[in-house]
Amino acid sequence: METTIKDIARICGVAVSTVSRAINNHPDINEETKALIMQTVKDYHYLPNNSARNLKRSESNTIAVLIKGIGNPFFSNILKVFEQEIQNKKHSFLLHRVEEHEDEIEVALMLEKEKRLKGIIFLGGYFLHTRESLDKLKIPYILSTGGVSDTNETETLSCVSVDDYLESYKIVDYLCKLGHKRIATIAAPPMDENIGKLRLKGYKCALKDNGVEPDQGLICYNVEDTDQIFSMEYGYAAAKKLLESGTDFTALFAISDSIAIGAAKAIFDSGKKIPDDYSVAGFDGIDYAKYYQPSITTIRQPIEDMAAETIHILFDLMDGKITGARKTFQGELVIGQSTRAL
Amino acid sequence: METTIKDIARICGVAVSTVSRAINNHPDINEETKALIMQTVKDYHYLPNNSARNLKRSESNTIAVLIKGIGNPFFSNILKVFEQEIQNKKHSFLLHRVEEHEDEIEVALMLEKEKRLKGIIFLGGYFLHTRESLDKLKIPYILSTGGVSDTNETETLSCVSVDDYLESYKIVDYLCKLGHKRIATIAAPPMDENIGKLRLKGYKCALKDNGVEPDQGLICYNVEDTDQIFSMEYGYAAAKKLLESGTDFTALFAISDSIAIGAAKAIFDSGKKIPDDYSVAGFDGIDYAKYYQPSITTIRQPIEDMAAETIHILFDLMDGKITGARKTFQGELVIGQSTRAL
DNA sequence: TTGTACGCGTTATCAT
DNA sequence: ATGATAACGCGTACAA
Repeated sequence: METTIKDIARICGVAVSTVSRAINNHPDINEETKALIMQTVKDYHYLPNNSARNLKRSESNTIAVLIKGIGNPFFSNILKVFEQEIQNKKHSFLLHRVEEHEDEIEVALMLEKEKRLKGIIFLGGYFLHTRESLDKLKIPYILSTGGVSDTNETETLSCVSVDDYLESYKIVDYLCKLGHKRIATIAAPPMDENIGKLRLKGYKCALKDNGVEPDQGLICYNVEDTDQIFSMEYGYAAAKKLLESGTDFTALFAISDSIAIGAAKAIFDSGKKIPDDYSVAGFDGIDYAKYYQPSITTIRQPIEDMAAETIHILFDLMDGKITGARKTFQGELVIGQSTRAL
Repeated sequence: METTIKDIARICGVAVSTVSRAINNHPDINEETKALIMQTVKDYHYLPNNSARNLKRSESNTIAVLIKGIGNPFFSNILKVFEQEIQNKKHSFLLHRVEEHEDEIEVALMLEKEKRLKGIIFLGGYFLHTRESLDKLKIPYILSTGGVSDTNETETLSCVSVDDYLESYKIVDYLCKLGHKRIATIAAPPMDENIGKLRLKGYKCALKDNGVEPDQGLICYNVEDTDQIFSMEYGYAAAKKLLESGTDFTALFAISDSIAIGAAKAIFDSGKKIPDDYSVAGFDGIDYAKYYQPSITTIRQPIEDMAAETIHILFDLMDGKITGARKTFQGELVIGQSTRAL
């Protein structure tokens, strides 16, 4: 049998309410009795039952992270920070994977009811939801590192991210300035209405602004295996197809580092060199891009800062200090060895 | 206000106990009333309150994963499987990071009490605990992919892993058979009494069996930044030091793929080539090793199978079907482009 | 300052 | 087959 609040009360010769007051830092309690109680709590290794607390409070102190694409290594560092920060704030951290085809709002609603969540963080996914759908969520939530498309430009939607369009523009513009005209891209499938779309838009605009008309033949994507977007496998397959098509190009912009690495491998396997034959650029700034040979030119997202800010905003939301916040971080163009001037 | 079991009872004109029976698949209940209730449950989107359930049952259906070294990409795929399997079995998944310096058993005991866990999975860490310490844990637990050192050869300790010693031996033996005599290794710091030690032992034995006496000067490790073992950074720093020391070697065995990739980058940065100047081998079989240029020769751990088996055993433990199980998987020597015959 | 008593939502026991 | 009710551990309004 586990120690309960009653045991502590009995041992100390006080009422349960007094023990409750002690462990919850209530003001009106005698310092001496409180000290006695706390000592007893320590001695007996007493820990309040979380379920009972949650039941009584009719809300838990659990924060759930709903993640689409858990395999993405870009997320693992983010999760690390989330977990750390949430733990620091004495809250519980619940990780829940959302299937690619599932509706994250539906899943969130389920969890909210079932677990009496205090807050939700959405990670990954497309997040195209109507205001009506979003309003069903009664608890604070925030969208982390998910590009928000124009369709849900609602003011109360909180999110933290880089400007996917702008950063994408930045790196493609860099490729253009290096003298590249035939720049291919490995993009997300057309059904992607979110990050993939924004990064593709940045690519197109950068080309236009540099006097190059986007060529549909240079925009690559796979239609199969769409649950593995942002993977090396995806990049490998797309690049291989591109190379075999014989299409002429001198540079390649992949919408993620993992895709870039997969594409690079395909290029090597075809007997070509980087950056001699093709320049390759990615997006995200994961460690593997830095240690790749050659290191991959990319846009580094300040994920630690972004994750910390996400938590910060979420707690402000939960504390009722704010009703919504949107924070955009600046990405950093990291020039690696995978790109060269023509 | 959320819908409760009372609401459903009132709406259906039955008692709460009947509703409870319906939603918990109890046998003695009329099919018609059950159908009516289940329909109402659906209509009102009713979900039982988890806290109340856990309180009543005095145990939750939560399985916690305690992980040391959450940044390790090798773990992210494992977590994915864990999360998936646990979700399939209608249980909750709680991820808890353990600091490098923390005692995982202490943390587990805390969580067990606080969350009334049903089971625990330990991932990473060294896991050198006495029987006495382990016996404090009253709930089923299992050690996943953690090499178990000789010190806790207790029969009831469940674990799933590859034989770190044997697999390590296997790949170093392969290097020897390629004709390498001067084989360096990037190992864990000496305080590591677990996986790092076992893999080092395999390295030494393989050398001896091939007529090569292990040379202390070829065993590299860092003493700073020990919370970043198994990282590319760790490998880069160690390899750099080795190269700058001028020590002669022709092959390098890193005890993880990430370390190998970091080391490879250091070799490239020093102007040398792989495998022309140095052969490089890793351990784990992560995707990044496969897509690296050159692809890294490694030991692939069948992590999906291992993770699935971990869950399987854990559920058997929880169901009382078994009292302990140890399963060792076979690793696969994956020959990449990073090694060559002398 | 401290104690008493109720209720949070659920499951299980005992009647009926 | 169904209903009434106690109990799970805790927090709190109210009383003392």
